[in-house]
Amino acid sequence: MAERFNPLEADAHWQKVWEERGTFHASDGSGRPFSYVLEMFPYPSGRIHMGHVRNYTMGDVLARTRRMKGFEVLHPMGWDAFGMPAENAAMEKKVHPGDWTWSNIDTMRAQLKRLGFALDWSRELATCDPSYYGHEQALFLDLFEAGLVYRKASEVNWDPVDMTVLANEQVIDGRGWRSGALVERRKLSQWFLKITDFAEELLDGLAALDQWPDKVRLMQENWIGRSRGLRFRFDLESPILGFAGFEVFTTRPDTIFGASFAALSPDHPIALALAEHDPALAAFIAECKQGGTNAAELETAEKKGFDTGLKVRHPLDAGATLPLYVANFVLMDYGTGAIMGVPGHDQRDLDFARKYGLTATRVVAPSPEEAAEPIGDEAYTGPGRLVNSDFLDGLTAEEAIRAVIARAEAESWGQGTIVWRLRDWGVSRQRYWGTPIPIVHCEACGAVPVPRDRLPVVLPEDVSFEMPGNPLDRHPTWTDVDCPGCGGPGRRETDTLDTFVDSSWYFIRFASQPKDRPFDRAEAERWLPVDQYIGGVEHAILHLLYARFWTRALRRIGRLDIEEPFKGLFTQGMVTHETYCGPDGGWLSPDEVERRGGRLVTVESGEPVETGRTEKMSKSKRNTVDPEPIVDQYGADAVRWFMLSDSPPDRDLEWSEAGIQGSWRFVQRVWRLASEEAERGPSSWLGAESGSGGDAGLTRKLHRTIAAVGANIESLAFNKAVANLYELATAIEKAPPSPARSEAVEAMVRLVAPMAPHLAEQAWSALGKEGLVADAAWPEADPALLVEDEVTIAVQVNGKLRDTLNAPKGASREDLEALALASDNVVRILAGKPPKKVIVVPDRLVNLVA
RNA sequence: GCCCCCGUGGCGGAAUUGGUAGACGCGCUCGACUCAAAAUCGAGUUCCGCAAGGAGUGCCGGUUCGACUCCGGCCGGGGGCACCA
Repeated sequence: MAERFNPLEADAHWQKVWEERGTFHASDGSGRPFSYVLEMFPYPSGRIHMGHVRNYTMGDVLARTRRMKGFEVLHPMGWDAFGMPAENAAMEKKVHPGDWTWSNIDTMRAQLKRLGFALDWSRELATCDPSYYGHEQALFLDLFEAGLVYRKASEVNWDPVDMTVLANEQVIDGRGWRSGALVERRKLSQWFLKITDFAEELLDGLAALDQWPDKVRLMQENWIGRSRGLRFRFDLESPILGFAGFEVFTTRPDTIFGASFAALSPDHPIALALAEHDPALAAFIAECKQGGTNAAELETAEKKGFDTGLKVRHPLDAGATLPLYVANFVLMDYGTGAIMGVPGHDQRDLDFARKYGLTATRVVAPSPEEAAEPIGDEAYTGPGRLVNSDFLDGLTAEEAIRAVIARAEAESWGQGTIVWRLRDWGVSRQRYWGTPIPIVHCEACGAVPVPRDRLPVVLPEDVSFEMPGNPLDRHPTWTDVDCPGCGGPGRRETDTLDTFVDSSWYFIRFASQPKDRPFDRAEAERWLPVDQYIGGVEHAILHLLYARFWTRALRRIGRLDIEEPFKGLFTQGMVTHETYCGPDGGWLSPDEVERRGGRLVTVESGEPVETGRTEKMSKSKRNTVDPEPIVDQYGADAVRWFMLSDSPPDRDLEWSEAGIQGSWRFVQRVWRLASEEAERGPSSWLGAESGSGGDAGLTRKLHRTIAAVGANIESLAFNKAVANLYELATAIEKAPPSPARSEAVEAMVRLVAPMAPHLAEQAWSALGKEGLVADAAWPEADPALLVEDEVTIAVQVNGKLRDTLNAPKGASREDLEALALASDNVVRILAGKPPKKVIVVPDRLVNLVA
């Protein structure tokens, strides 16, 4: 009787073998085709969680499968190691952020190794290591010298709790993405990367990313936000304070004859200038700045305006003038910070007009009958033809847009333009634990790059976190340096880079890591782009957009000829778990709860527990399950198998004890098949069967499984590949010993190897196979065996299934029709009447229309 | 408010181009082995019905010989954006 599979021994043994042999080291010179498989690298927060296990298992299955299929696979791992949790730990636990981070990395590295991932650890990197961020500083200077970096005093999102600036992307509903504190607006000098220079190519490039989820492409498209329209000039009736007029932007130039006012943003230069001479306006502007920026307040925020008393000239209606307001709903950082108000066809403008008694003229009508219909409580934004609009009357809205733009350009008071929603990327962070920006400020020379030979600019070790704010700001021995330009007194930039910069190029460094420069161009270009990138959908916009930008920026400055960093992208779902609410109303963790007599109770007191929603595992809901003890109990393979089973990989996976036990059973089942086969040996079937394989049915099943598993893994449908393997296992178990059965067991071990690699190695070795299954070739499906020679034909009457029958594959329509008509059920239902019509789909079905 | 996605057994989910709905797993039921349990193995498991048969992929309608699949309209759930002119 075969022994059970012992994962603890097998895991440790095979992990050691792989490591000693360097099995998963990627080599540049093998001559095999390259494949780069990458999962988003983790932030070293302390311990690996189930989400990591799921993410890295998926990548691992793909990497291992591709290796077996003959690819040279690059599958690296590293650490996104800068960031605020390290500083928070420093403040709370009085440890240095570096010590905290490196010790977390050690823990998590060991946990990842325990799962047996086929990673090339020789390329491991951590972004907090000067040997990484020094090269990042060099790349930053490259971009700086190419004019893609600039500094400007700008109003920023200031997080008063974390005492730092946040990117627009890091402000969620008006609150800091990390602290949750209400964000304030402050003016600071900030470093920016010119991502807007790339808006068009980043948008257009999405079309070619056909191996990305549509959802992510759409999200990026909306984020970049291209709007076509007309930018045109309103002249003031009489110039004031040196201003003769201003520009506005509209996507609806067709409605220009419906304009009944113009409005400036409270931050508009004209508004600010006027306010200096008008205390009432100044007060209004101050009031506008007060309002909260969170979603709920904006939703209900009243449209408010201040009438400047000034008038602007309508560019197409000689003699007509419009009142000029300052309005709270006009944004300074979109378009030109000024608008034309068309109440008839824009809801905000209509709300505003109703409040201030401005006219709302209809200039677009869905039908001629509705041309005279007045505008009610709702602005009309649908399609139609122009009315009340002079030379535009009768044109469709589309035609009118073109006509107005053409006229504006001909008369040079405006021009057709594209406006983007995307803003430049503010990368300054007033934090210690990040990449220092390699700039020295000098009274005489301004902002001077640190010379390349003095990189990296290393973070000082001796810092204190006793006070809030940036410790670098109060570290004179670090900040006070000579200006690299003139030698005079200088001061280091104390801002550090947004950690999204660190993750914008790590995939390049993985592919090529020379000591003296960020990467070797030729080597990096051999591996890139990443063939398959896998990670959470929460990075659908920020990280992925920044990495795309960074790659294109490197291309523009001639450093790397890669357009897109990630050819294939997959966003995996979360790992969820039930939540438990205890008798005192607090959340309970899964190990504080047990089932007694069909009821959930607390382990401690036996009091009843309520089951809450199934949600993403999180510390706050206390519904996390630590992978480590599970791996110790069931072994790496059962955990990996469970991560792949049942749920489609892009959907959420609910962790359950029953699920992991099911996986454990399958691991044992495969082991039983393999070890029994090994014990029996080839002699067992000799003479039992004659003929080549001895079991044609099983051989067919095997080859269909080989094809299906391969295809399903390639398309990342792991749950389907798992189902294929269950079916194969059942088929093998039911088959009597034969050469075909032996062959099927051996092939199944190889098919299982990417998912349950330790089990597969153990089985491979037990079967007496040479070498490692990790190095074995992926089984090949024989195309001849994929086609059935007999098929099941469905027999329908009026589209309802009435019978099934077997027929040879490729049977003629006439034969199938005759077979169907001979069916007892059909004879009974037709009751002697011939069918009116017969539809035959060869090899599939016969439908008789009675 | 705008944009997008998804609704299939008790549960997770399968189902080329429209062609036998419910593969596979979990759970459950019955049985075998066992003094017993665990483990394992076998049979069954969409619903109604003893059965014959009927119904069935969120709801209503349409196209079709035939619809989970295509079209229109609702209802429900989830995600993204946030006064973007």
